[in-house]
Amino acid sequence: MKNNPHNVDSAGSRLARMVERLKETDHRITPQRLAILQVLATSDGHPSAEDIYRQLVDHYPTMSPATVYKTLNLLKSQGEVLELEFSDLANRYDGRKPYPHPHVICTACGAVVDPAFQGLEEITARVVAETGFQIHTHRLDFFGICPSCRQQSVSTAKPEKG
Amino acid sequence: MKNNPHNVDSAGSRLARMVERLKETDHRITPQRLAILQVLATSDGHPSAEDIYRQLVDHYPTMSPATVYKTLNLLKSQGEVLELEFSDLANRYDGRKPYPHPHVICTACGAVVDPAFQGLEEITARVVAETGFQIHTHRLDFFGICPSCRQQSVSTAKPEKG
DNA sequence: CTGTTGTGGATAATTGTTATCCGTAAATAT
DNA sequence: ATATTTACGGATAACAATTATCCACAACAG
Repeated sequence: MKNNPHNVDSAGSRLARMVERLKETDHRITPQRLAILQVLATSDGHPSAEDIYRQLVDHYPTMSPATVYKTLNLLKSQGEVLELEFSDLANRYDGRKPYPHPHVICTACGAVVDPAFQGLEEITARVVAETGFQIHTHRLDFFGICPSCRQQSVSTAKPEKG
Repeated sequence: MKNNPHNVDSAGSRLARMVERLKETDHRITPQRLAILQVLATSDGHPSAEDIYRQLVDHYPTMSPATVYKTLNLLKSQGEVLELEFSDLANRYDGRKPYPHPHVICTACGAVVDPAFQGLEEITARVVAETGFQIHTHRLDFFGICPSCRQQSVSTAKPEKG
């Protein structure tokens, strides 16, 4: 199990792994960093940098957005967090499954969820064969409306005249 | 053929389609707009807004980046151009295949190419069944190094000592 | 011809993120 | 312990792609 990168690790093992990785590379485990790691290891909602900051600033009054960004970039460079980039809204971060996997994104409320479906390996191989690219990573996003937002739009919609 | 949205139309028919669409919706076909449409209909390299602007400013000295953005957003709202968003670099636009399709992106030179591979329909259906989302669109990107950049990095790399 | 609307272009504003700078805390050596 | 070096955190400024604002002007309607 430990050697299967495509299983979701428990929050505890993810945290331990990230801490270990920082230690190995001679980075200090400061209170601020540890707090950010904990949020990443326990969040399944793909938080933004601002989400992380707001979640921590009450308990760590000196926490700064810059520190959150710095830590996220550090983890990113070590492959310990997956960054989902968006041009029109804040990037989201996944510290629990820091490897490429599909996402389903609600364009109404911004929720990001992981479908169980895996396996773009075969498709990736086809693309490699066809284009000659050396593929390093990929990204597969589905955009739509989540069940909760769908429910709300139904209940707030104008009646259909009947 | 005309009814198959997943075929690449000729540049001419794409241009005609976009012009027709603007007319239908009571938009004027100004020289600036027509020029932008022509670039979009003939480019297969997924240009950025700045690419389009630079390509036109010599022939249309009054062309402004703002006009390019406005026209792109107008076409986007009509579903006549596909926007590929990037958070760390400029967005790219595809006016020839304005429907979701995979892209292969070179992280060295920024080239964006379309692989022949199609068909995320089955996967999309699976995601809908599992998540309950109402899926409107999707995006599938592969990131890597294109053959040309790979060649360059080989020829400029230090010899391996042997 | 006159009033109304739509458009283009210059410019300012926006926003998430990054760079810069400096005081300070931590690690190491002495 | 003390001195020295390094990394770090936090405040602030800078950045860049895109959008909003504003106004002059062209096209169109009456």
